[in-house]
Amino acid sequence: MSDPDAPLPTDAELSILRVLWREGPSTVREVLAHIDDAGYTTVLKQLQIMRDKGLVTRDESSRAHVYAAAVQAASTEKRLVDDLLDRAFGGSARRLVAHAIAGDSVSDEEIGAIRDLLDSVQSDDSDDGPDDS
Amino acid sequence: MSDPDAPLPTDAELSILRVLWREGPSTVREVLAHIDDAGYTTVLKQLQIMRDKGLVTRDESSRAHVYAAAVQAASTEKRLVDDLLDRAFGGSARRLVAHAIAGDSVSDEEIGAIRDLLDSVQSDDSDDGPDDS
DNA sequence: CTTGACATACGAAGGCATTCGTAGTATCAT
DNA sequence: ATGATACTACGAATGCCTTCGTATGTCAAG
Repeated sequence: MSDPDAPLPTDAELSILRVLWREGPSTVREVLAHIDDAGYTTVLKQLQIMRDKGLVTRDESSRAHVYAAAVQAASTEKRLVDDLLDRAFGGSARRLVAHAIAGDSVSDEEIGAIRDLLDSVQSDDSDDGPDDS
Repeated sequence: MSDPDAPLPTDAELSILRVLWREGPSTVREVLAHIDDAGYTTVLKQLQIMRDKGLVTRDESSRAHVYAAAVQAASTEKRLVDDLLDRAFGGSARRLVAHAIAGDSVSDEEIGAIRDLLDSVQSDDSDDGPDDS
């Protein structure tokens, strides 16, 4: 249920993955349209590298190959958070969360939503978070 | 009150900064004692580079120079979290926190502490978090 | 068939992070 | 004084990330 082997995406790779997660399988040109300040062959090369790494797959049936994310957004995001958790906070989720919610840009609405998350985590673990606005 | 100019620390740099934050001003050898799998000159070189970047300062009055963090733990951690927030979550603190607390290793005690943090952020902003166990 | 548009493949360059060897220098005990 | 010890400075190698230029291939229209 996770993505065992593929490495953590780098910066540029994550930008591309986020496009694929949001837009679904896409050609190089389609990905390019959602990335700022990048040349065509740059995105192409990145996707080729990402394919080697197992981060994306591609469908070659059309002339313009169609790339799709080979790793799930949720598990990848989780690993990125865990990585930072280890590197900067010694594994203390509380200290990381403290910084995440300390920002000026966190609305009371968000705070409320996070509170709901805490409820669902602490009590039971039936299914995932309430929703995803 | 923040650390304007110094860049975000890299991986190895963060490891060293965390030692300095925890142990206070230290010599190369003292830092080395808290780092796993690193040679003496490696740590030395890192500290020299970090000095060039403005991440640490050093006191040369003793033969063994004493290095001290030049950036605050809190603001650096905040910037690291904000960086991940931007790169992976489009700025949504809720989505980041969801992953941070979803871990199996987050105790109910931690959950409670995070809930307290939410209270202090949402309602008043008199002074900082309750404590730091 | 030729041409133009568009696609992929590949190599290479530049930059940064990380590591470590070597050389030079100061300190101290004998 | 001298040799051992500990420290700093510096250069260089390695590897990864990112970018882009160039070569090559394919397809459709004239």
